[in-house]
Amino acid sequence: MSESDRKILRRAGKRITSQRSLILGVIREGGGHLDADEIYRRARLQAPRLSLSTVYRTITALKEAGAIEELHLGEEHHHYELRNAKEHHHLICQDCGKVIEFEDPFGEQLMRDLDEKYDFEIAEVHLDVVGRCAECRRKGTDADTCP
Amino acid sequence: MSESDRKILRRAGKRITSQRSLILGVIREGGGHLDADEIYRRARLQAPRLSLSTVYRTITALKEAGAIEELHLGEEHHHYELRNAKEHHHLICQDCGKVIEFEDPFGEQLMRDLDEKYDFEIAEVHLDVVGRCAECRRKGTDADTCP
DNA sequence: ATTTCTGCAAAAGGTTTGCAAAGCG
DNA sequence: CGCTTTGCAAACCTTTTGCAGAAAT
Repeated sequence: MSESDRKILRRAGKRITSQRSLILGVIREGGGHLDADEIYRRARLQAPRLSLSTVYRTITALKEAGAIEELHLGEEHHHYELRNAKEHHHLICQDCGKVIEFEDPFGEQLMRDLDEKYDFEIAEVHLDVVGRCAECRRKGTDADTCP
Repeated sequence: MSESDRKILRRAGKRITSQRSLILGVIREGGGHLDADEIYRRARLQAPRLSLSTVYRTITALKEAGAIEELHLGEEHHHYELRNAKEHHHLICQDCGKVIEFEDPFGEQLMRDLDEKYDFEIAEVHLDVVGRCAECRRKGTDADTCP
């Protein structure tokens, strides 16, 4: 766990434990697209006695500390990603499940528009685009014809 | 249940039942921001013997038929809205929970951009903006100062 | 030493499923 | 009539919680 990670936890009044280091590391390695159970499974390779409730409690702690962010990408479980890189959004392939990140091309413009039109103060923008990635597009065109 | 509603179900090979009419009606009246349990509660006012599993199964059927869409607005449960009006997105007030719909100002442009850059074929765009609505903005400025 | 955190097991949601009876086409 | 759908209850899965012991500050 890096020094900056430590600071984040400490600032939030959380203690630094081996489990938290481990879990944060797994989330970092996971590229941001793991759900709780997958985090659990990977972390347990290094700490077999780790419990799933600790994973959940750690996720909560990390969210509170502002270290990670909870995503609601697909239809199912929640996924978690490190919250530090610049704001970005997600392209989700509906065939293979791959997630591509892209930066927001319209953020500024959008904020101005919405503020002007609705007098709405923007805190977060979640832009998720579902479709077919280049690869799957090439592979199967059948998805188009069979609803 | 309107004739077009019937068509939607029939085209998907689903039968028309009183429960489905009722539930679709509730979802329509609900303005699109009810979760399964709230749909259940409202529908039961008119059909007390209705079961919750029927609500879930009907939601599944309606989704398959393309009549409704599942939203993942807040952090919690799923919400359902009729899927017919033109594509729109959501402004969600983090203070009062109000949901404002707005139309997509950048859809065309975005699709062109993403296609060009990632060779990604877009099916759906989910744009959810979280922030503070005009009303709450006026009421409390405290939310800014107390993290 | 004090307070927080962990592991375990049990509980608590929300959602799904098996089955016999009822209902649609 | 044949096949789908319903209601009920039980099962399922993910997430949360209570508690005693372990670990961090």
